[in-house]
Amino acid sequence: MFDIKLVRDNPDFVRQGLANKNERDRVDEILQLDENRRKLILETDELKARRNQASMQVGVLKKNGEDASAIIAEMKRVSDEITENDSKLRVIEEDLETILLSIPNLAHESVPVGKSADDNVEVRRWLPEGFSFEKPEYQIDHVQLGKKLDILDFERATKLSGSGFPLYKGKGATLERSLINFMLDFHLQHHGYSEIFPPFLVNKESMRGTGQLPKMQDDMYWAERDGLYLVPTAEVPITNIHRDEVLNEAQLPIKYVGYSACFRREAGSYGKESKGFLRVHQFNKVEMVKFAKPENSFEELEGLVRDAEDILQALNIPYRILMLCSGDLSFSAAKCYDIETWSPAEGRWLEASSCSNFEAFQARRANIRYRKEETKKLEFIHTLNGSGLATSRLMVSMLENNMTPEGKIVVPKALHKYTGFEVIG
RNA sequence: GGAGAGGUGGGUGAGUGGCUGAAACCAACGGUUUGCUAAACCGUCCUACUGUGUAAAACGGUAGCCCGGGUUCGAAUCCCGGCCUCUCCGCCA
Repeated sequence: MFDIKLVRDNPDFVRQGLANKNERDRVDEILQLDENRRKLILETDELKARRNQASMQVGVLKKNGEDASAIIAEMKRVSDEITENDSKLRVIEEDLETILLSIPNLAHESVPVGKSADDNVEVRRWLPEGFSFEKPEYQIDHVQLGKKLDILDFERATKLSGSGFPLYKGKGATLERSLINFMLDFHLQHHGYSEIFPPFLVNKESMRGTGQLPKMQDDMYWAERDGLYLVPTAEVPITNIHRDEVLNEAQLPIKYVGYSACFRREAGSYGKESKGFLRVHQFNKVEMVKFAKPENSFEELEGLVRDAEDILQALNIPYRILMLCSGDLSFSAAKCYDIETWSPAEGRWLEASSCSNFEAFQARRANIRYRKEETKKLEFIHTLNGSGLATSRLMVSMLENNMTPEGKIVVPKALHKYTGFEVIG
């Protein structure tokens, strides 16, 4: 949720920030509502104070057997006025909340200002020994590979669920499962996370808490009868674990890692990019979530990115890190690094991870606070999350980069103990 | 799905419609006492919004006893609707 105080205290800063994010400027609207709200509160609170006093008098008078009808008659009028004011106030506050819930987080000062993905900045890249961008003659894409080796069956999957729902078979299924287990174990053993296995259906409050609602409503699967949404990412259930809680400063940062299947309707995005794994409605992802103190959340973000990178290096997959520009940041993020892996067949980079710091944006929505030892005050915590990683795009790069001239797949060494085989085909 | 019980502050748990932010106890924190620890005693001990105001503070008002309505001059307390938890029964992986 956008911080009303920031708008109140620093409207021009907010205006600029919204412009940097290609966002409509609603500052004046907010200020106007805020002013009306406060005026009304002041007025109504005074009436209520009067009523409280009078009610006390009535009590005393009645106890002494005296007549209180004059006060009661007057207070009846006052109460009516209060009721009226309260309903006006409710309308104003609803309007205000609607606006504040729909305004995205502002970019952090370290984020480059830019309009679109073209303005993202490559921070670094990592390439395996002997890697070349040159596409080998024998190279075929992951869809063809999957078919030829009978490990992926996109055609039959359509029969089951429609397009965009992958079906893994045989060693392909084993490979997928191994990848998930490998990533979870890696983060647990080397990066100090604790493991979560979250529910895959969550309620509206959870979706609003992390910022998917209201904006992404149409991109989510909605089980209407039960009022539940299929999770688009484990970020939602894992972050909401601490919704409406006060955390101890001493236990921070809290670091969770968890797997979930992820469900996205991807409404209106069919097109050339939707082949095979490139855009799917269901995919698997291992997600890292951190609850951090505000003063070091940006350091925690750097660590988060490194944790994801470690996986890719262990798997020997070429990748690059992008810092997203202000205009390309997602709704809730203040700063975000995308990790993209190389696809030889596509001849381009594919987004396999997104690591973001949301600052207090989600915490305000989900009401996640901590008690600061120094001041004894409650403050909103900073939340972060990053994919570590999504298997679908990763699988594309892994299959294609490990293809031999004979059309086999060499399984990365790190996965051998999970798969029980070293070659597919 | 059926029947019943219940939802009060960090916890346990009181609360005849009026002076109840809410007894008491526990926990926590500060202090006194004290060779040390403990005990005892005293004190502090919710949050949000809002106003005056400050370097920080401080002080005042309003609201909050699961949520939302209603009755009333006045609701934790009465009424209606909903949600959730627990127990038993049924169904089922």
